[in-house]
Amino acid sequence: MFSFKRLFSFVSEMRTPIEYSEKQIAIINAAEKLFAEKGFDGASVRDIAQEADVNVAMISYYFGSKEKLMEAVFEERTVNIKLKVENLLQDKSITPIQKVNILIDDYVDKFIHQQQFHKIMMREQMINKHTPVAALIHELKKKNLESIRTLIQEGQKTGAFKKNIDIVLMMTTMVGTVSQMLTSQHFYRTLNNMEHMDDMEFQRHIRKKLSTHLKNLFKQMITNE
Amino acid sequence: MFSFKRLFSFVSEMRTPIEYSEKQIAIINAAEKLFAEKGFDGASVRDIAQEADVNVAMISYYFGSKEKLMEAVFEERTVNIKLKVENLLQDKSITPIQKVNILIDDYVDKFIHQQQFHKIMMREQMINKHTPVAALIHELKKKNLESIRTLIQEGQKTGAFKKNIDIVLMMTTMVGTVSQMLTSQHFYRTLNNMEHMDDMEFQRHIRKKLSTHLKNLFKQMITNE
DNA sequence: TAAAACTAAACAAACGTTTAATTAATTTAT
DNA sequence: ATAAATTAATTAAACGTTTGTTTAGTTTTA
Repeated sequence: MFSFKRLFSFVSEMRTPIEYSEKQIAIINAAEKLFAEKGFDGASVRDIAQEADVNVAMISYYFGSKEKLMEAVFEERTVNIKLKVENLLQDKSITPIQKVNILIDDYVDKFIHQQQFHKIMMREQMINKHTPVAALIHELKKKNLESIRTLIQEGQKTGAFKKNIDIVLMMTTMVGTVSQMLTSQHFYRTLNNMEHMDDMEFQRHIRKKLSTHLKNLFKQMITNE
Repeated sequence: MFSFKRLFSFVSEMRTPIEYSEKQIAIINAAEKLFAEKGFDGASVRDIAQEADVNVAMISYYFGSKEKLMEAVFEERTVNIKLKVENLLQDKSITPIQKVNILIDDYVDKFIHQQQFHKIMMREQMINKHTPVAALIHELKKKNLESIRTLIQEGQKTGAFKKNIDIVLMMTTMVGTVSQMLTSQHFYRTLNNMEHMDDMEFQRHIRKKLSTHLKNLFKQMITNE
């Protein structure tokens, strides 16, 4: 009576994606969906197993525990979540303000395309416990912030940007606005009489709305008029 | 074997506060704290009872169920949560932009002073179910929005404000920025080397920060330069 | 034929809620 | 005013479910 349990670690530097089987992926997808909908405690392992069309025991078998399954969801979904600032920074053909705009679009896109996972992240940040998942989020945010800081400093050197920019506060507005839109999108939809739209169309709409809105806000925050 | 159970209803027009006993208030306070910390499913009735220093059975006895206790928390905390726009609107001695600024301060204050409850509200909005609590939030948001819409329209009539203002998007940025600050205040604190500050001082700091920041953003969004 | 994948059943612990009994407070009757 | 009667408040224990996890066995794969 032996059982094979997949081992993985939370190494953030040069993390390599883990190759999961079809069933394992089905479990991770189901977990992501239900954790996003009902929260970690609200979603039972039996719920998840049923959603993934898999025996309950498979969750412990493959992931060890419910907690570890959550970590696997994070591991899987954060592999390529980093903003594409690295390449952006070296590009001399585009202006700093254009780079910032690209970054905004990149962030909004990532958010829209990973709504479920971002809901989970928002919930986990609220809990404020010292879990591996919390550490991962913290690290992720810190890295994103550093990248943006470099980008802003570049703009400041050329004189295109203001001197005193509160980058954390600025990011708070970006992340907050997009999160709030995600959280209250049903409210936004009914209020603007957009129930007739199909989901894809509506997603495109708020994507464009957020992008334009944030670009305007950022322009005001970082440039000298 | 009879038991007295307090009845209350979710009438939003002219809601009258319910007079709770000391123990009932203790339960509501404990519930608010633990629901905010761990979420509805994460906080058990035994946790809550212990925090309130009360027998577990008292929760069912006074409130009927855990679900109803949550409703009682909402009932209790939303009684005087409406923004003070009504009186503000009639005041002719202050300009529309001043009114908007007062409103921002009012909102930030309410948020800062009711952080636990706002965490609960954020969580409940994410769930997106058709519960009494969700209906209450929806109604609350709608009313706040209508008040602000009136205020904005007043400014537009005098020519002080722009014509095309997306009020919902504007509110999304206000609520989102403040919520995000609440969610990630620990992150903000460590990043700005403010761990040495005591909590009260830090609260004052982010209150001022948010206030100034939002006023700048709003000015840009609603005025003609 | 050995290892891995998979299953139904069982596990103990925790869950929200109810019960049955007791104590405390309030009302009614004398 | 005091005793009796009634109602409310409070408790420990038990209720039946559901929880996450493990076991022991079976099927599948290599």
